[in-house]
Amino acid sequence: MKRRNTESKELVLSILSNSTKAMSQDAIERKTEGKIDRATIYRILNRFCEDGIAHKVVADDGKRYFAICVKCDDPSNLPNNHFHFRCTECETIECMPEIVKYSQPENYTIKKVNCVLIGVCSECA
Amino acid sequence: MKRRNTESKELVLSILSNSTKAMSQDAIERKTEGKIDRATIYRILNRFCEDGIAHKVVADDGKRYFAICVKCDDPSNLPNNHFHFRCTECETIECMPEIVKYSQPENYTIKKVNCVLIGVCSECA
DNA sequence: TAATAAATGCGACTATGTTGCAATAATTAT
DNA sequence: ATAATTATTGCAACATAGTCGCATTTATTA
Ligand SMILES: [Mn+2]
Ligand SMILES: [Mn+2]
Ligand SMILES: [Zn+2]
Ligand SMILES: [Zn+2]
Repeated sequence: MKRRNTESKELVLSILSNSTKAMSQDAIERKTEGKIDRATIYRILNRFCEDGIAHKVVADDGKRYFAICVKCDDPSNLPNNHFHFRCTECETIECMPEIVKYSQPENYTIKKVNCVLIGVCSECA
Repeated sequence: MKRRNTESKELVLSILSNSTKAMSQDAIERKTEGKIDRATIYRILNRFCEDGIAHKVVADDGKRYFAICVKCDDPSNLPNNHFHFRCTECETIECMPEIVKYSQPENYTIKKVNCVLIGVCSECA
């Protein structure tokens, strides 16, 4: 399945690229002013994740947030291996620079990480 | 609102207490063999969390998992301050002993932690 | 035993996310 | 340039998770 370049894909990509925060489907939909269908946005985002262009965090509100990968391809780190922060004031999610550290539990294989810290961000403080 | 002792509450509590894993509402419902209504189970679980009897983790599947608090009342730790592990083989969530460590980001207040490591557990290895 | 109000069951509802399918459009081959 | 191929889209339907209002039940207290 070779990927194609479409308007929708480019639009979602630019919205995500111009955001300093991770975004949920509905936030993206609002930005597109209804130009793209819900299901299509999800499909585009999931494709971005498959292709390693973006990554996904599930926050403690149960929603999926997507962000462009910056250092995700660093082979020394597992995918998603950095902390995320959810501000309960401005309801945004951001990627934190800090890498999640943990001791490898005996006989466990760890393939992915999904870590969110919740609180109030510096802007809302 | 003083809490009352009811059969349903005791049943959910014993199911949760006898489980070595964190449990979702639907897993608990299966254990009760339909004796308790969906909404009631959620209400009981949420009350447990309010009362500090249990704690809740949101896994990367977007579902809420509940577990009896063991060291949750340790004042040195934020609520939920330990890692959780989701095994993609047996589809279970467990509380890990390890505490999540992170450096306090400048001007951020952190109130809660929701950290899940995903992979294959020792039993499924 | 009666009064009070917490807890329950049921149904309706919201929200998030996925999928099937026919139509559209980007790519590739002719 | 045109036609063939097939990835992508829009739409509707569906699935699942979780919440809420309200009448009824039931634990607690008076
Ligand atoms: Mn991130
Ligand atoms: Mn736990
Ligand atoms: Zn904020
Ligand atoms: Zn397992």
